[in-house]
Amino acid sequence: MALSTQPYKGARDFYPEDKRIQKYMFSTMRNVVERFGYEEYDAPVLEPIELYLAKTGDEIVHEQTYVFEDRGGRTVAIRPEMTPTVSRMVAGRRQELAYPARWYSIPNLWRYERPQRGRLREHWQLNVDIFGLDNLTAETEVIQVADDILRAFGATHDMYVIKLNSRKLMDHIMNSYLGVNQVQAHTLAKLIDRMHKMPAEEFSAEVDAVFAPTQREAGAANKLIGLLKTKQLEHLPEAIRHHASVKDLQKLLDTLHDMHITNAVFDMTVMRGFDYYTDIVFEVFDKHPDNNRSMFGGGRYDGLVGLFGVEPVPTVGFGMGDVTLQNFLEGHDLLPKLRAETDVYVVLIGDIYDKALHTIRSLRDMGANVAVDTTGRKPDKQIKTAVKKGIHYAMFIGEKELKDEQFEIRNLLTGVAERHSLSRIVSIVKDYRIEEE
RNA sequence: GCGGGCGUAGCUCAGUUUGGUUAGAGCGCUGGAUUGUGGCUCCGGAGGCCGUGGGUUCAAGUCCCAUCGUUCGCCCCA
Repeated sequence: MALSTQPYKGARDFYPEDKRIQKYMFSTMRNVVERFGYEEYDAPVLEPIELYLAKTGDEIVHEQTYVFEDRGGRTVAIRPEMTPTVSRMVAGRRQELAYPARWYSIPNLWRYERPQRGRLREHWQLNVDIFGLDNLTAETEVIQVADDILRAFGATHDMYVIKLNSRKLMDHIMNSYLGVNQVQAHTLAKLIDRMHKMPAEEFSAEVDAVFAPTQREAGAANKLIGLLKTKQLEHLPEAIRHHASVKDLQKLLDTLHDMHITNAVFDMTVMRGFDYYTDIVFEVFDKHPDNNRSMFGGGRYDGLVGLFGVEPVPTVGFGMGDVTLQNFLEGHDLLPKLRAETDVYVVLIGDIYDKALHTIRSLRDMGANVAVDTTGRKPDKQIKTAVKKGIHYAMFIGEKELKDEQFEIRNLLTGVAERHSLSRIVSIVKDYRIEEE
């Protein structure tokens, strides 16, 4: 039986044209986060399973993580997310770090699940975290970073919306306003998360079923459903409006709007799956009709570092996956035509490879990226190869060119050909490279 | 883990309903059209265990079962 040429289920091969897109996305991300002063870190793909058991706890560990036993009998997981790892790293050097610590990484992550649109088993995720700030400046900055990244790709504010909510607010509503117990609160949270996926009647029926008879008589379900329709913080009931979390949300929204991030809104249905969030959470939604869903999100998780037995470190961060991002960029037609890394394709005319070697060496010494066609084929075939590779310039070397040291360089997009000296050719080629950047 | 759609040339697909000679098309690839210059045109060529395994039949790309892959949705999550 022949070996399959397909990549492993839910994982992707990156052929050069695919890798070029990924490189473009990653470098755009890096440019933005580094502009905000974030430093890149990395860590092993493998972690002991305990790292995940300690926090996430539920399905993501037991059913959606790649786990195996190593030769020493240790149970090892392939990381499904970066947050536990980065928390571990911060905890490990908690005393010596310079706070606030602004860190980022673009790790490769694995989850064992059924692949579907926007969700594969393997993906890459930009992780941006700021450690050591227990005030709203952290949230403000991190959301600005997220917004700047999308805008660096050419996105405009009509293409996405940034939804904000607060875990503290939701806790307050559950405990004080609705008076439900922890189990009920958890069930309701999961329900609210799915609210937009079901008909209104079904939602209210399921909500109603969560409450005890006495709560039901008091109209708890209607109370909650009415609350969830609230779009403005000032329209919240008197009993909630003065809670500290509401003031925080309002302050954050005001600041973001002041920074021209006008597509940030309050949305009480944003819950986010992970239990480790402790305060403000946010989620960015694609507004494209074919792809109307959450792209990525994050929030404050002040408790994770403390799990390692050290003093807690307040943290705000988000993760942005490459698959959903690429869907977004493609959906809004934001992916540019990417140039090849090779600047010049040298077309050899006649059997002159040996004589041309020094000329080609000079091109490279002057900083041009040069590929040479050594197939000995006719020029027309060599040119076709250059075009197919997406190389912008073809340079011709034959007896005549070597003799008078003037080489023909052809722009393969426009078809325009000129004759120049080597150094002039290198500067033309480099100018084009800068233009593209 | 659950349910639906789809697997035929490198790609997009026709052919499957009603089993029947050597399985087709377009694009792409490749060679050529007076031996130094792409995209147009013309001529030629390569390339398919019809996803895989089993079953029914005189006969299977076509019918049945299984399996793998892929895709959409659910759970979960983002």
